[in-house]
Order: sequence, then C-alpha cells, then structure tokens
Amino acid sequence: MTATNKGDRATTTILEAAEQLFLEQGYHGTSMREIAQAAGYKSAAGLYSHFPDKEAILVALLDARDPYDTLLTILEALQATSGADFLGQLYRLLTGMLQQHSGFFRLVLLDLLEFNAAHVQVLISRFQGPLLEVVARVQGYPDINPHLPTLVLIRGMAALVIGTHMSSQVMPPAVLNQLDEAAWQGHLSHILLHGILRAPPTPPPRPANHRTE
Amino acid sequence: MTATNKGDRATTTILEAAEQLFLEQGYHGTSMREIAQAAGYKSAAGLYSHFPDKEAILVALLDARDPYDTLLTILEALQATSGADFLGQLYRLLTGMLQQHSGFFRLVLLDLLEFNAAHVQVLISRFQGPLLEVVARVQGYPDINPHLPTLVLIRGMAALVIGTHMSSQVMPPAVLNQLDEAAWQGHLSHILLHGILRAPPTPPPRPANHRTE
DNA sequence: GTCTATAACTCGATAGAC
DNA sequence: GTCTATCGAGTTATAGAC
Repeated sequence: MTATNKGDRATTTILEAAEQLFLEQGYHGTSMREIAQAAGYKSAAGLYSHFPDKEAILVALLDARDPYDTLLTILEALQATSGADFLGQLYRLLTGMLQQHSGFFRLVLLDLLEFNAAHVQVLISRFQGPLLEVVARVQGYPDINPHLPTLVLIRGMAALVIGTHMSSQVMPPAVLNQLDEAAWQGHLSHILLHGILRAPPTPPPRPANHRTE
Repeated sequence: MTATNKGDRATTTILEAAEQLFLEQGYHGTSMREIAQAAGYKSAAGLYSHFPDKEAILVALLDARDPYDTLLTILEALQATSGADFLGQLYRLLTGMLQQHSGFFRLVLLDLLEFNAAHVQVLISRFQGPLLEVVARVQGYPDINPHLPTLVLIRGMAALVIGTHMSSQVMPPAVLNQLDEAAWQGHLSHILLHGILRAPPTPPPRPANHRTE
C-alpha cells in the first residue's frame, strides 16, 4: 500500500509491524524484538539492516503515514460556490481524513508525548505554505466574515476539526451513535459557519429574500 | 497542594515525582527507580509500601489531578444574562482550566495512548450527570439555537475547547504569540457563538432595528 | 516504612558466521 | 540481509533485615 520506489518490501513490512504495535502499546511499550517477530524475523538483529535504531523506525513511520500529499491534491481540486460551501466541504474533508488516517494522528500524539512533538514539527512546517494558500482562497469569498484575522480562521477551523476527532475517541460509543456521521458533520459544520446562537440576532419575519439552495 | 485527609505525605511526594517524570518521559519511559529517587528514596522498593505496582501510581495520579471538583464548584456559581454571555464565560472558563491543568490533560493523553483510555473512562462517566445539568441550563436561554440537539451542543463546545488547547501545543510560539490570550479567546468564542460567516446572511442596509448590547 | 540484595527477565544494540 | 549468540545495562517486583 505504501509506495516504495524500489523493491524494498522488507522496510514497509517492518513499518507495518511497528505501526500496529506502537499504536497498541506505545513507543517505549514496544520492543525491537516484538517488531521483528511481527515482521517475520526470528530476532531483532534483522531490523538493524534497515534502520539504525528504534527511533528511526518511528520517524520513518511518521513520514510514510503522513497524508500530506493526498490532502494537498484534494485541496487544490476543491471547488465551491460560496465561502459557506467551501468551509462546509473543507470541514467534511478534514474530519473525514482525520478519521481515515486516525492511526497517523495517534502516531502524532505519540510523538507529542514521547518526544515533545520533535518529529512532527518538521511535518507541520512543510504544511504551512499550502495552508496559507487555502485560507487566502477562503477569505476571497464575500460571505466570510472579513473581521476575522487569518490566524483565527486557521486555528478555529483546526481546533474544531481536531476537537471533533479527539472527542470521538473519548465519547462513549452509545452516545456517539445516537447520531450518524452525516448528521454530526452537518450540525458541527453548521456551528462552524453560523455559531450556536439563533441565526438572526432578533428574527425579523420578512418575506423570503434569501435564496434557498 | 493536593489535599490528603491524613498525614500521608509520602504518597503525595511520590505522586508529584511520578507526575513530573511521566509528563517528561512518558509512562513506559519512566522507571520505578527514577520515581523513587525523585521522591527521595534510595531504591524502588520503598514505592511498593504505598502502591501495589506502577500502574496504580498512574491511576492514583489521574484521580489526584482530576479538576472535577474545582470545575463543578465554578460551574454551579456561574451566572449570566444571556445564552451568549453564558457560553462566552463557559468557553473562557474551560479553556482557562484546560490550560491551568495542562498536566492533567497530558496524563489523559498518556492513558489514551498507553491504556486506550481505560482509566479516564471512569473519570468521564463521573462527569456526565453535572454536564447534562449545565447544558440544560444553557438551552434555557432564548438566544440559543433551539434546533441544535443537546449532544451537538456538548460536542461542539467540547471539540472547540479541546481543539483550542491541542492547537496551542502544536502551533509555533511565534504564530501563537501574534495575538494575546484575551484576543484569541474573544475571537474563538465569537466563532463558537456566531460562526465564521458574516453575521447577517446577506446584509440588507436597513435602519437599526436590531438592538446593540 | 525503608533499607539492601537479588531474582528473573527484558531492553536496545552489536559481532560475526553464513 | 538474516541468522545465532551475546553483551551490558536496564526493567518490575519481591524477600527479608532493621
């Protein structure tokens, strides 16, 4: 699945083994012997032909599972009729990707706790340029609140997306399943767009001037 | 600082030592020897007079650092003139507490990764009742959108609060410091209340009928 | 309760044969 | 590249003296 240019299949096998174990047991909770055995080796020595040490496996894993390229491709192709439409799609896209790559997100948390996000910082910095481009595109729409600073727009979106994902991991399944995924996305993106208050500050009952889609 | 009913000072000393090390090095990355030495013992054996094993230390630590009681007291005393006011205060309160108890939050993440949130689930379930009471209070205000299901209100608020905190841990300090804390809170709570779009869907330039606060 | 001593393993990493 | 064998240091946890 993870493309390696050469026939270096052993490396990806090791990474797949390490991924599963890291996610289940944590970084320090997983031994080189366990990784080796899960990858089909008889002892841990074989791993050192492919990686200099244990930490290098985590770094390679973070890099291999980084959904950066996929995300960038989709972002560039994204088209919308309004800021509301764009943000709605973006929210759905990001939460969907975070869910699909939840393993990667756990690896990020792992790096955050075990190495104080030392390795992820590199991945994030790579993302900064494209991110600003997307936000600039968002702010070009006339229905976006022009008084919101760019940074606030980014952090607000990021916070809701990350928080949505985190909450799904902590909420009891019984509660989470009271609404299906589409309903959750619809409601939460509504909050992102219109907030929690009633849409009109004081609703003046006037005939329809706004268009319905 | 952490109140223990008896003169059981040794226990709190151990917990303080364990807290610092767990947060710096992770759970499996911290040894009983290290905890013992940081707590003033000459060997790890002394710890076993107070805790049956290593995991018990983490559990006791999670329980000791749980800000539940503090939060509940503040929540009960919270007064507001409107839903917007209430939610604004609540957002400020929760983000502030999360920041103040960021150590506890890291312990939660640690439990999430190392034990699949097994221990935190207990703490969360304890919080469910009071949480519903607060939300019921929120929904009593007339300016809150009545079409938002209770669960959506909870998760939306939780997501933004958690996401705000998480983003502060990953964002480069240079970016984070471009706005001061009060400005961040103001903007982000504005998004929570009114969303990212312009306040009126399509601004009809009519004389003031809406009241300013 | 805290100590020394130690049991019984497991850790990451290396050496060298094949 | 993968193997066996192993080094040296680390691990959790216990036994028993004080």
